[in-house]
Amino acid sequence: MLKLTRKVEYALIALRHMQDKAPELVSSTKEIATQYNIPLEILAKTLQHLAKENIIEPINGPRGGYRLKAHLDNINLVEFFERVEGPLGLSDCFYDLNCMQIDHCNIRTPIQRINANMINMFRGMTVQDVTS
Amino acid sequence: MLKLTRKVEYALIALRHMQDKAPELVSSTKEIATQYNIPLEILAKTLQHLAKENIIEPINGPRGGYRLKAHLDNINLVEFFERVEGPLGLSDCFYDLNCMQIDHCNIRTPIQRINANMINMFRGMTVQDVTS
DNA sequence: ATTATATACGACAATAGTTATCGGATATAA
DNA sequence: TTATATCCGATAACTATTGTCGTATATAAT
Repeated sequence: MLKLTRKVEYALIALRHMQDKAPELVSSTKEIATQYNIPLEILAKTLQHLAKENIIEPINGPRGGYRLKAHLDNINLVEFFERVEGPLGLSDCFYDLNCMQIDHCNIRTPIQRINANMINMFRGMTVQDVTS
Repeated sequence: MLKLTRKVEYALIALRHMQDKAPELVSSTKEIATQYNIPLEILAKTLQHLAKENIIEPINGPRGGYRLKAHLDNINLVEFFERVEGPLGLSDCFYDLNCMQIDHCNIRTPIQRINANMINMFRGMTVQDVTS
């Protein structure tokens, strides 16, 4: 409960790794996977995803890899989590109207309040806060 | 990602239900399960758990059920989540030292910082805040 | 006492979301 | 031309969550 996914963790690890280098240098999937003991294929997918989101830039071919494209201090954690994992919410009932309790639920409003608190907290931090 | 479990949701729904009644009245599992469309057996287990945690008091036999025992405004959400679901944390790496990245991880400290923020936020709310 | 209704609880099954693997394609520097 | 890298769909394995079943125990009402 209330966990980050590995995909998010791997993404953050990779971003921090890139941030630790001079901006023009590239980091390959293999390099990162090896250094941090992350399954290669999973990390590959994660980085492809970040590239599609224009957060990193892919360089094809030998000696290729990725380097940062976006400014990490412009991306707050809510935005980041949603770009990597989709909609955020303590409960699915905010975007899934199929909830069985929908007509009866007595905690919908208070859960939304807690949810708002959580979202606000994450919105107050940027990816940069995690990668530095 | 970052979801509450149904167990926690069911527990909160049940507690709010009990709170809406006069304190001496009992609520049976069946009554609550029916009213909120919750699977009976799951709710039963959840309520047994809350009873073991001394949050509610069981009344056996026909016309039995449960009623509130603890003061809900004395239980903050971190304590509640942990009593219902166990240790809380954005990542398992805080209490599981088997993490493969343990020796290499470059985001351990920042994740702990975010985690502390989240915990503090939940500690600032009580169960009562959700059930009223 | 008997019966009906309630909680108590272990063992197990199903489901869903997450995590990981496989196979093959495309791009490009050397 | 070759080696090394990204790209990407399909699918398999794993894990945690969610739900079911069977049976035991307690007790109020009759």
